[in-house]
Amino acid sequence: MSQTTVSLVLSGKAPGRVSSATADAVRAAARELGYRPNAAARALRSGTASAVGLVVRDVTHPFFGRTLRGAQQAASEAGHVVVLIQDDYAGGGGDSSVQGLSEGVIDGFLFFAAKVPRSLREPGGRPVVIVEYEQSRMPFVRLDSEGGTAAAMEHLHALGHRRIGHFRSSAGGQTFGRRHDGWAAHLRAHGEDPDEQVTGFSAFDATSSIAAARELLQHPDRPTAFLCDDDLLAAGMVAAANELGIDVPGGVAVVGFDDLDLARLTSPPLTTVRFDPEALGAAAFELLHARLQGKRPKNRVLPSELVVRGSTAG
Amino acid sequence: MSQTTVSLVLSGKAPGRVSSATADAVRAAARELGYRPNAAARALRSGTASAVGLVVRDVTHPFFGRTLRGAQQAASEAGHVVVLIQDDYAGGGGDSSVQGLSEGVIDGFLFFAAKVPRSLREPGGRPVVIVEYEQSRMPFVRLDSEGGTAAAMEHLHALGHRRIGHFRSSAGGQTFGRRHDGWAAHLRAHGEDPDEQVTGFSAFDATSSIAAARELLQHPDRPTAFLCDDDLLAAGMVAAANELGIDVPGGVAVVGFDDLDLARLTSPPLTTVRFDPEALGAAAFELLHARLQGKRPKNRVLPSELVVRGSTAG
DNA sequence: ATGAAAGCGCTAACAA
DNA sequence: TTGTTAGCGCTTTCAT
Repeated sequence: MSQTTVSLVLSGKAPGRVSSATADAVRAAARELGYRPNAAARALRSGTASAVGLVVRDVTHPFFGRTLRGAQQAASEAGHVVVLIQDDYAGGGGDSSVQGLSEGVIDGFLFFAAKVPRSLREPGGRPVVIVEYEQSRMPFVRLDSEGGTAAAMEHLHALGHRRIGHFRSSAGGQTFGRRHDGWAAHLRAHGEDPDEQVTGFSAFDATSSIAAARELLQHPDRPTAFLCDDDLLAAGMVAAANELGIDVPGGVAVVGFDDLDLARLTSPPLTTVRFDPEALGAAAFELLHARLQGKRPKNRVLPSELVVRGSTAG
Repeated sequence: MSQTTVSLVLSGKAPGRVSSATADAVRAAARELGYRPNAAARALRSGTASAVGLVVRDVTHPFFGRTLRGAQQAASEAGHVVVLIQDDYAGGGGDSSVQGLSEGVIDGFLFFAAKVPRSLREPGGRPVVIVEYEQSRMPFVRLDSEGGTAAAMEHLHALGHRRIGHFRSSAGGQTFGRRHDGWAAHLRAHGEDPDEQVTGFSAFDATSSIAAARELLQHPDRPTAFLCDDDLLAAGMVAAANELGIDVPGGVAVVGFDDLDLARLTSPPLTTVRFDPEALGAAAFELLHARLQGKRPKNRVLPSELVVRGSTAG
């Protein structure tokens, strides 16, 4: 029995080229001998490894876990594997894991809210899809932050809130820029000056967000409501308010983003702009997958949905 | 200039075998031409890919994200790459991604609270390290749940609590078994019958945990305190108590596990048994790394620390 | 100190 | 329908 025949059978290219009798024999023998094809050899020969790299800044943000799950699921359905890459290349600059991997074992990259290094943008670089970030001429998948922000602001407006603060992510990034722009636009549209509102920044962890929120809540011109860039920040604000004896939503109304599990665990639970992180991850993989097949898929913007709970609705 | 020389230089085996003048020339040329070694070819030839697979059940649990970060960091420092594998082999049974990968591109596996499939336990299978799970004759890294549980129970006892309920994870697993055993042992040691205590189960999500906690809190024989298998469950219980108007810790005291960020965001914040997930992930990788080098590293049990906050100490 | 040559396990073009 | 052959890009003897 020749190598060719075996290869044909085991890579599913048998029909029409190998008799079904031999095909069965091959499969039986393979099972019996515990044969496993060598992926490195296959990758070397065929130039494709069925693996995508996922480059990420913060693995620990709850939103990311769900995006990862979506991407991983879509990839595994397509017979691909996800390689996790820590976004440390930004620091070093030179020889990075991203570069080291780009030949041979990784077919393409998903960048999660991270900048794409120049080496991958040059001709000959592997295909890339960016998640939650836009860069000129790079395909992307992102969330509809504009729509979500508008819905949140209108909700607060309808409840009578006019002076609305913004509790911002210190992480930066386009997503948060969009939220800030939407917030400012809404205020301007209703005759308020965004520059006169109370705003503050925090990182995505409990200690920072509670501390920052405490300051915002003790501001002499405390607004009646806060738009928070994220549920983690919103939860910090609710915790700080409870601690300070400020009623939520009576004393201050709070809106977050993402509808993390956390949003239902605060007291009161959070009104929040929900996205579908699994869909985001899956869409990202699908775009990359299409590109790997030489297609030119369209960029995607995934919708948002406002979920109203106790932190605004009382 | 020959292939050999280039290979020697670029894999750092030049000293003593290649003149430093040629070595420099090689490096300069490589940089100029944008040369990247092909990882697949290297893996094929040398039989090692500098990649480890991380098999996991639930990517979205907050504790996992931090463990992942620890493992990923340790791996990347050792020049290895982490491939994420969804634990779906359990369902199918037969041809799984774990098996498919085990030849060629993956040198070894980290199993995170997941069972190791038989194919990897056979002779010839790749090295494996299990995290938070023990299986006969397999190397492991786990947390000191016994010590943590004992500390939590003694803390509650010192505060005067005698009837203590257990809010359990429905996920199963040895870790949670150990917590239950420790809980029961403490009660027996103080003359209480564990079987007469109030206990309940929940999955690790807000909706389930709040619903389950609500039932536990409305039990006619409600205990004065609950040991919760996890901060997510503890947070659910605090949320349910707030909703039902039961004071925490006056009406019911609550202890969790893991010291997630969440623990500081509930009102009141949670008393909890803290572990170091980054250290867990890093230790797991280090064990695997040692095994890949033919060593026989010792299994490790990582310590716990009780963090007292408002949910008990009020 | 450098180079020539073999071969890792696979796939694909070509022949039979 | 099956087999023969070449070669992917690297590392590693072995010669020079």
